Amino acid sequence: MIFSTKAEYGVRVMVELARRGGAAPVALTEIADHEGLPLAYLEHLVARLRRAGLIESRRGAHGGYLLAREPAMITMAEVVEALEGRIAPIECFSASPDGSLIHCVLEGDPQRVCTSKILWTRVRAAIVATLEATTLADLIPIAPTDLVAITPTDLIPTTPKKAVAA
Amino acid sequence: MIFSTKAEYGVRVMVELARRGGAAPVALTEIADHEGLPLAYLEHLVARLRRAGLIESRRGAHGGYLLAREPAMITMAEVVEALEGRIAPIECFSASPDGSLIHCVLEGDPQRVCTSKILWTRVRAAIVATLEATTLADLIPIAPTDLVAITPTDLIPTTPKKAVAA
DNA sequence: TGATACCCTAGCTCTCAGGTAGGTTTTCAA
DNA sequence: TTGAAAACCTACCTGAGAGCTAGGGTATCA
Repeated sequence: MIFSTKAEYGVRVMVELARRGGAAPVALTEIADHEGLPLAYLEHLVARLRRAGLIESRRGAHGGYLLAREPAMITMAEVVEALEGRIAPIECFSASPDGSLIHCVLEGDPQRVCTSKILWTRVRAAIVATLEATTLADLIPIAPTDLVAITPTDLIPTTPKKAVAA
Repeated sequence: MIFSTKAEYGVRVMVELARRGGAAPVALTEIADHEGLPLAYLEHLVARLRRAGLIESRRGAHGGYLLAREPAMITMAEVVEALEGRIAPIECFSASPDGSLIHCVLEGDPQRVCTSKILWTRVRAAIVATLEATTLADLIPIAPTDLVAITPTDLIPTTPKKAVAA
């Protein structure tokens, strides 16, 4: 699989928080029950989201979690990266300290670069573009009960909506 | 990481076969030496590529492997799928027997569909589109020794060349 | 002051990526 | 005919890490 359950579960938590509107904090136990996911495991994922500044917490009784921003201001690139770490299609891709440069060097010989670099760079760019073009707001208009009835065309756009505009 | 070394190594093997022109079969030992990869492991990957009809083999002395088609007729989607299996961004995505439909059902309750389905469908579409838009021929014009000098713009296109045209 | 819920660290277990090992079969060339 | 070269096949090993669990500590409310 391409992404682990960290991304899968974490996105579902974010979607749930967005669906609740953000008025009052939502306890993680509620989300865990609703989604059928293990609470103790979700706590780890939620910690990552909080450290990334995507959600805020209220401790104590009647506490819980809230989105730190409006759903439209949260890209899925931020969410997935907070959960999974830096997005890299294969092992040898890494970021330079400033986070911008991608390099790929064969062991022992900095002069040799692996031949398939162009492919993986393109794949990474496509994934990141899609994740950046999709915000949390894009995932909440459809209520869970309606999802059964969505058509394949809703689900499989040739290009993401915002990517077309850009 | 998004793809395992199976995809990484396998693509490098395919690029090497393409670079050799396809006149005579290339022994796997040669490629393993050239790329610095373990021969015994490559044999497993090459078996997948052969079963997928992407390469052909010549047994016996002076044997080796050849591309089954011209590089321009081999998409990286075929290569990666032969090596990694069906491309799915997360666990719950799977293909129906005809290969076309993607569905995602929560355990025990076929009526509930996970809320983040739209996101993963878009991500998958972006990856597949990129892999389909890139052929083996796109990866070979640049000789390995020239790769050191390629510019960031060569490597990080906003969109793949063929995706723009389509 | 007790209940609630976030927060933190440690550790467990099972799978699987990544690789090794050891053979068999086919083909070529001398 | 025979040995070398190389594909082909099956089985196995091993370390790392995904996916959890456990057990506490700490803040906040009624």
